[in-house]
Amino acid sequence: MTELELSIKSYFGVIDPEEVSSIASLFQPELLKKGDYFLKTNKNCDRLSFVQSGFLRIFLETEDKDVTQWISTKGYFVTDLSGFIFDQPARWTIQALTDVEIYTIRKSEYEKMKTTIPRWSELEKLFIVHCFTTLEDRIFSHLSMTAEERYHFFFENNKELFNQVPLQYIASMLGMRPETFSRIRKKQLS
Amino acid sequence: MTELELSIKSYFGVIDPEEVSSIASLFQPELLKKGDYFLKTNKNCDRLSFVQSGFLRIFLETEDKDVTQWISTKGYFVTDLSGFIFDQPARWTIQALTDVEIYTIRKSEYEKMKTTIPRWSELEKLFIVHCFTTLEDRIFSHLSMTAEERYHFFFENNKELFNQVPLQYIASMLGMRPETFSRIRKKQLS
DNA sequence: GTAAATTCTTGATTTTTATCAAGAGCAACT
DNA sequence: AGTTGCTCTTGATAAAAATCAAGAATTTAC
Repeated sequence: MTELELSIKSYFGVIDPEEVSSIASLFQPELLKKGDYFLKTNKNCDRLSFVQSGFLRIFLETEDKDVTQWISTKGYFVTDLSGFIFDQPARWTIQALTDVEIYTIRKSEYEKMKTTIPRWSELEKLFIVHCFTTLEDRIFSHLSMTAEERYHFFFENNKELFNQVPLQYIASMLGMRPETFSRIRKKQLS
Repeated sequence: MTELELSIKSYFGVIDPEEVSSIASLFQPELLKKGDYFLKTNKNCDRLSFVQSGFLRIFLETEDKDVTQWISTKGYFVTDLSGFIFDQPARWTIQALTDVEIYTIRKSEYEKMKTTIPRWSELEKLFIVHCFTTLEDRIFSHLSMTAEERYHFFFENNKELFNQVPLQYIASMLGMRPETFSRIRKKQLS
């Protein structure tokens, strides 16, 4: 099984191998160079991609600062979900932080899965609810944890990220300033 | 059209009246007394309900404090989404803050919609993506706003809530302590 | 209607986090 | 290799928010 197939399997729960390869076959490989934009705010988002390698930053520029909403890593899917599903202008800008390999499915192909894969609607729902639950957890972390607690929690689960992308983006994603991030990090290292 | 039907219509987007009443007919009225639990953490959540009147608090008790995740009001649906969809133990406790009228559909009836309403899977997906987008906005508010900004933003969009439920719960839901909430409120009133 | 319980406010203080400013460390470019 | 940008760190200070404690206001229960 390819990594794409393994991820489809793990994202969508128990699912038979025929279905997995049938879904995987609809994704096409693409390469992004560091700095390339996968998507820009207000543009149309007609693709859903699986990250095979590299890092992508999902963010929004406000008057006074950039806000990093998330960093997508190997094994995750990346898209502007509401834009992709509702054909609305994208909420987020998505940019490659490193060279990136992705597997992409276009909206038109995506629509076909409904008919070619009988269980697709059900799998798709489970996928989206899973994403929903992840966001619920993130909100909870902002309601119940300090910056330092969020740092530690995130660090424990994403160690590999800390020496591969600019730390300022991780800081933003955790809801703190880079200086605060740096000070927490210093404490932790000693 | 009943309020339930209107809400189904607005939640699920454009949809024909036959479909609306067909969906609405599967919901049964229920009454909750103030203080009643709609759901408790780790229990099975087999219902999705539409709030006709009253307020429900969705929260979690941690060692040191209660964390209010959301307050459901008239016109909203309420459930523990991951518990309901995945048949997993509920993540949240949900309690009536006032007497509450709801319309409820049980999981078993809910499952039937897939077959009786052709477009159901599509509508359901749109519904869940809509919920997802709402949570994205909330995360963004924690990454980019101060407590005071979150207060004002929420106040502008939910004025009615401020004189109908204990303010400490709104404070928690916005990620601040009741004292901070009270001080911001004082500033605003003057 | 009154007592009890809960919720809200306020002040004083501490802790946490942001801001500002400067310099050090690193990486990228030619 | 040297210069130019970024990025990260550090210190000093300011602002924001939490904590603690007490009392006022409101709601609930009998």
